[in-house]
Amino acid sequence: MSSEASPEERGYHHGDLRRSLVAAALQLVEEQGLEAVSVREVARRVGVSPGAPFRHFENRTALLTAVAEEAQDRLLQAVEDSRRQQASNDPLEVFHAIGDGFLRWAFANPAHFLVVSTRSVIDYDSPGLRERNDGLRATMRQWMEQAAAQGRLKPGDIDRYVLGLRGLVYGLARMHIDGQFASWGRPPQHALEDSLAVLDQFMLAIQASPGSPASSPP
Amino acid sequence: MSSEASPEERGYHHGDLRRSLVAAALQLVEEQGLEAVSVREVARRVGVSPGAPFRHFENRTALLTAVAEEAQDRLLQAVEDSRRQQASNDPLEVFHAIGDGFLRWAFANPAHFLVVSTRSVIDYDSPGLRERNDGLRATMRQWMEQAAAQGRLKPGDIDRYVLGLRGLVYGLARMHIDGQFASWGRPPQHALEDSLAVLDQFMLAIQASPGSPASSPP
DNA sequence: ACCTGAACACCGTTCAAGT
DNA sequence: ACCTGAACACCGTTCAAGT
Repeated sequence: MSSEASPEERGYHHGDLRRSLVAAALQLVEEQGLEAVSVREVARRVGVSPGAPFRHFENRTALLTAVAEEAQDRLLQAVEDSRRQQASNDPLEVFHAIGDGFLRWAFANPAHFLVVSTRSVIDYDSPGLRERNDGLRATMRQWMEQAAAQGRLKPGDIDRYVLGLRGLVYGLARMHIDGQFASWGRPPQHALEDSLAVLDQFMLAIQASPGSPASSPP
Repeated sequence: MSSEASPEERGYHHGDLRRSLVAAALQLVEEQGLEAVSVREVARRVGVSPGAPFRHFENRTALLTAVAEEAQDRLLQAVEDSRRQQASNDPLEVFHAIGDGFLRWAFANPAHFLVVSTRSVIDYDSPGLRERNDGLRATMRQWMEQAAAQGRLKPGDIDRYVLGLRGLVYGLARMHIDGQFASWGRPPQHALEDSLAVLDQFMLAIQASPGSPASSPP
């Protein structure tokens, strides 16, 4: 089966315009950035009339939300891969691998990261996005709890550590796509490297120094 | 002098259309959000023709950049005020006050924070914005250096602590305006409170535990 | 059941012409 | 010197009409 042609020589259009639209939008984001994604341009790329997409998406936001769900899946996949590659079972090292994967993906796919992290353009309340987010959050909390149970953390609220590290990697990634590394002394090419080092240092900072009281001694 | 009328009964328009446009845009952002700011709508509010703003701003981006500079001034003012209110000279407490002021302003002025932190809509390379940013960064580094000099920090790179804390507050503020606190267990009304607590906990985490080796012992 | 194509009310931006 | 107002090429979205 050719991936282009379809039933009936494509009478009107092939079977799955919806999927084609999302794919085209995803590619357009990647090639030209978020601003370049107009419903009309996506329709043009797929070869349908300007009104056709509205048979599948209520509005531009709904289309971009579908794009964001796809991008979010890729992000989660990258995080998952990074976690898997971390051979150790040390909860803090696993947690670190998650942050590491997040940063690397965000820096490697700035346009897609922009889509998943920009309200105003997507519907954050979509159940799809919500679920995906909740999953990652639960995973992070789990490993952090385990670290605490092993007495590895400085005293402090676990949720605050999780939220803080989430905010940290999110903030570094956003600073990058928002072009805010330029004024940060080091050249932007080192932004990923710097961000990884920052994550590292903060993961170290929250750990109990040997011999000091920990969050939850065994 | 009335603040509305002007020279010659306002022949075409008053003396400073440029300033009026920025003021109107700033208010529009506040009232209706960033998406609502179109050049035409701003012109309408000020009572001039659609083309008039282009005599003062090259394009929409230039107008929004001027808005961002104004908003950034307010942010820096808030940070400055917060720092001043911190009576103590303890460098870490001063640094904390800076982060605190940043968070409070961002949460109280989400639309304005969005403008100063959204590339794609403003020109980040504008000298105005760059200078303002550099100033804050230099201040933060200074206080952190002082903390290190007093042996108050855990061993680690100073710039990484500064960048990390910047990324942290930036990330928390962005998570808020991006609507990402909703899925975080606690209700969004507590987002500021939670963020302040997180900052607090991380400021504690980077401090040398008494009796442990510090970054730069006295 | 799904798509077309014209239509409407918006944009950003340009530029002659007015004062 | 500064603004108007018409114009152009775009949008998002709707909806009758086509197949």
